[in-house]
Amino acid sequence: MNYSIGQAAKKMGLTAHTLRYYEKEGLLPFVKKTSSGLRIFSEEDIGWLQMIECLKGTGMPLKGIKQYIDWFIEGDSPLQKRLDMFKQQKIKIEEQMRELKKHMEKINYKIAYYTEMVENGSDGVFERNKELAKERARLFGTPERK
Amino acid sequence: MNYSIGQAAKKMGLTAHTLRYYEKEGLLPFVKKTSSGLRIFSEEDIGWLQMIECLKGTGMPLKGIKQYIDWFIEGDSPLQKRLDMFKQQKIKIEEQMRELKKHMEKINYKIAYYTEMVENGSDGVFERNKELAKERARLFGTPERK
DNA sequence: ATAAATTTTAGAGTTTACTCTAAGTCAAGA
DNA sequence: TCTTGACTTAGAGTAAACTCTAAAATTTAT
Repeated sequence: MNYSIGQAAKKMGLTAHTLRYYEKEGLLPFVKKTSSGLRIFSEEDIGWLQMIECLKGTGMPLKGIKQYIDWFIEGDSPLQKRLDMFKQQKIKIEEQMRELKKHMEKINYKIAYYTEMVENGSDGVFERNKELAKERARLFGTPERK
Repeated sequence: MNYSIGQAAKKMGLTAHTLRYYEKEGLLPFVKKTSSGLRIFSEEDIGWLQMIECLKGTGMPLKGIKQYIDWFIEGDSPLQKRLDMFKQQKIKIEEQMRELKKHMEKINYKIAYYTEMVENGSDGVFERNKELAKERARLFGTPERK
């Protein structure tokens, strides 16, 4: 199945502008055109876009994604490079997951803290809730009150 | 313990430029200055910076972080707002984690695919590895070969 | 006391990833 | 055929988050 730029954009949740921009940046080297110049997005092109979204979603900048695509175009020889890139990316995602978990802990502490505050008034939270105080110490290292 | 801007920057893994920029954007309203104008970062300011880094790390733009800080400055009344913001942020983090996991699956597939390719040559991977083919179908929906 | 390092300010410049405009071309329905 | 909507291009504009510059002041080390 083929798509016009508008249809492809809708399918991917992007704008047509963005797709043209990606093409200009060399991220969509396989998109064909009609004799009159209209872009035709094939199912395969949609696959590329999904890959792009995946790498983008893990924080890879467009230049890095282009690198991957360029390696792909170069043919079979830099196979190892592509594999290495994905392995690298995997490590980055694992790092991100650890980061997110750490952040989540802090957010959870804040939620517990503010919930306590909203329920019991804003004073003496740490006097009344030793658990929260301990959690705070663990997360932030220093106590909030002298 | 107090820190100069350079020490604070080093401690946080940011540049002094960035700290001044944050201050200009209203993200560091509690940083004091000496009579001659040098900034003094207190332990509490470091705590704010850690909070900023935490929210930044979960994708909140600086303006959103400023909003939180402004609510804080306003005093106790918008307590519920702050709580709601953290709950919102928690939902966002959970979303991000799901996204990351989905991306991770795709990356893992690519790693399996390229590993197979590097080990066995680049042809007929799907003929030889039905498991990989099934995984691909699950992740991407469409087969790579007609 | 003096040299070197750090900090100050205002403001300009950069990068990334879009986002939009204008003027024109193309395609599909009434 | 006419009109409406989608598409084309080159290029300008935008927003976020830095990042850097320059000249002056301050602090620290010798």
